[in-house]
Amino acid sequence: MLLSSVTPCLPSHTLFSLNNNNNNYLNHHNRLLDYLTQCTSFSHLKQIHAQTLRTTHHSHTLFPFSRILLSSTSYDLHYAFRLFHQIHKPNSFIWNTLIRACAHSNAFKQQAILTYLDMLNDGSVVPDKHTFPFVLKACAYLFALSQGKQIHAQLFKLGFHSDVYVNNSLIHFYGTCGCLDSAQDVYDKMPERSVVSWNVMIDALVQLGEFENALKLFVEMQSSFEPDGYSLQSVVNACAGLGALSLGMWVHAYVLRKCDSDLSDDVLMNSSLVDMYCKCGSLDIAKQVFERMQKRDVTSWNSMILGLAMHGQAEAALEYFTQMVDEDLMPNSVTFVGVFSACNHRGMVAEGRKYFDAMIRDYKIEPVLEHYGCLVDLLARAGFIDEALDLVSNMPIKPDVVIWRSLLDACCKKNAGVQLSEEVAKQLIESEGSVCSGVYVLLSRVYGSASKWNEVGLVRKLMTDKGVTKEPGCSSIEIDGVACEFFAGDTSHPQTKEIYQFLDEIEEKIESTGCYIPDFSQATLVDELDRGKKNSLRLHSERLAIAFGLLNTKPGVPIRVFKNLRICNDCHNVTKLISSIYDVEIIVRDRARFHHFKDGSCSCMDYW
DNA sequence: GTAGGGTTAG
Repeated sequence: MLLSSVTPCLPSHTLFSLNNNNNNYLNHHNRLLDYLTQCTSFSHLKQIHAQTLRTTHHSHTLFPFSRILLSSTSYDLHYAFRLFHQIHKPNSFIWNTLIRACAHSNAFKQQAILTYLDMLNDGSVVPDKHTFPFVLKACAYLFALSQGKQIHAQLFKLGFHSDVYVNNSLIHFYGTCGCLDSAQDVYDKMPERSVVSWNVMIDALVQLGEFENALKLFVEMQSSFEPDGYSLQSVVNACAGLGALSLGMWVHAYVLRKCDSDLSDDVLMNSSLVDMYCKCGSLDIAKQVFERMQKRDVTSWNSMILGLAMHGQAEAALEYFTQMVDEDLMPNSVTFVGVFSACNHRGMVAEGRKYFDAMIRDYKIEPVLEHYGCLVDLLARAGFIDEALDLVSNMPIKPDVVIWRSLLDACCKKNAGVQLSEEVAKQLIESEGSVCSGVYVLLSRVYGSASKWNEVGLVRKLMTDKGVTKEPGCSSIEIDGVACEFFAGDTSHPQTKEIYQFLDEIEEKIESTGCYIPDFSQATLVDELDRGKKNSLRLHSERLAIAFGLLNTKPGVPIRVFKNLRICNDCHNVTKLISSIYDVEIIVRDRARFHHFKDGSCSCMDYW
């Protein structure tokens, strides 16, 4: 078939009647480039390929086929590989092109590394400075740490360890694989850095939860480079992790001020901002940013749905889900994590089951560990512990620590009995890579609530013998843009005296309401049992942070507290009362979700 | 023709 009969936009004369005249040859090259630029479909490309085969002289094959190979990688990598194998002595550009295409494709990532190895074994070309960024990208996304390390050694031997692009890729690779030290080492030893070097290092810190160090590096960066969209987005993510609302708002303002860029319309940036505002407790601003977005993709919706779920607004989260589907956006795996999380925080068991079935049946999404995790937690915490256990034993994925801990937590909360709790605890200990205090704390609570004090003692001894210490409770609060951290029983703050005096005042007022009965059921510190119980509860870190907040905040301004652990029953009761006595809104982000305390009640409706 | 980006259970 003549090309012109299916692609009228192209001239009807023969495309590539190449001969040995050099000028002609160049003209044909340019014409081929033109056609490839206009090529809009795979079938069109195949026609150009067929035509090239018919008209190309053997001595000039490399150029046209490498260009066609380059174009074909965006359609069909199998086809690209077939073309590749027909090319005699491909040069490094062609190898790199193929490796890059594999690294960018979901299904061929492993092939990127294999192709790189083929390139080494082939022996007729040497990897160049372009090869490494591509193959390291594939290693990063495959978490192929040992292969990446070998590649690092090879590039070192070949003398590419001073190349800024190669080093940036190495930092990204090590960061993605969780090797912060190696990433830092590469970064430190770089002879020169670009803005990307700073960005990838900052992002590695953010990815690994080193938010404060990420922010420090961001500040440092500004003496050498002006931050770009990538830097700002990493900072927004760090703010989300830290709950640093003021800084997050500052970055948002900076983004809006940067008129020379399209950053304020950028889907990725706006989705991060939505996520940041949700995680910093400002759901209203998150919604505003979301509503004003010119373009939204699945991730934007996911950020909003997850944010609403985190704040306990299950109905709204499910409405957003419906709206998203109505707008013909296909939900993905993460969307359903948000949906289940929403159901979970409201105890909506029937809906959770319904959406789980719909996800598999209607949306053809295979459940992953996170989905099972949500569902197990939803069922167990709502009291369907047997059903949750059934699900765990029948699911096709090996349950992890989080799932067993959810179950043990539910056993504990629902008084599921010592025997069952012990069984779950055993599974938890077996699945745990490192020794963690959570299981012992929960077990001691199980024994405590069954008045098995000998066992409580045994658990405590076990903790001492194994050197297990409980993660200390820590709450932070931001006043005038400055974050203050409080540990349980902290006396290090300059305002300590005032804080403790104020705690006495709060306690008197709370007791005078007659509504307060101390709740020791979750006295999480085993050593709290040794101390005056009431005293230890009131020294929980969130109480100190709230007292500090009340002392230093103008009336009417909400108090925002971030806690590393889950809020205990007693602190929850007390905070409700404080919100009513002092007529203040208190927003607490604990390890799992937000609690908005106002007028004596909490947005979680006491289900958490 | 080169590098880097967002959302994932409790």
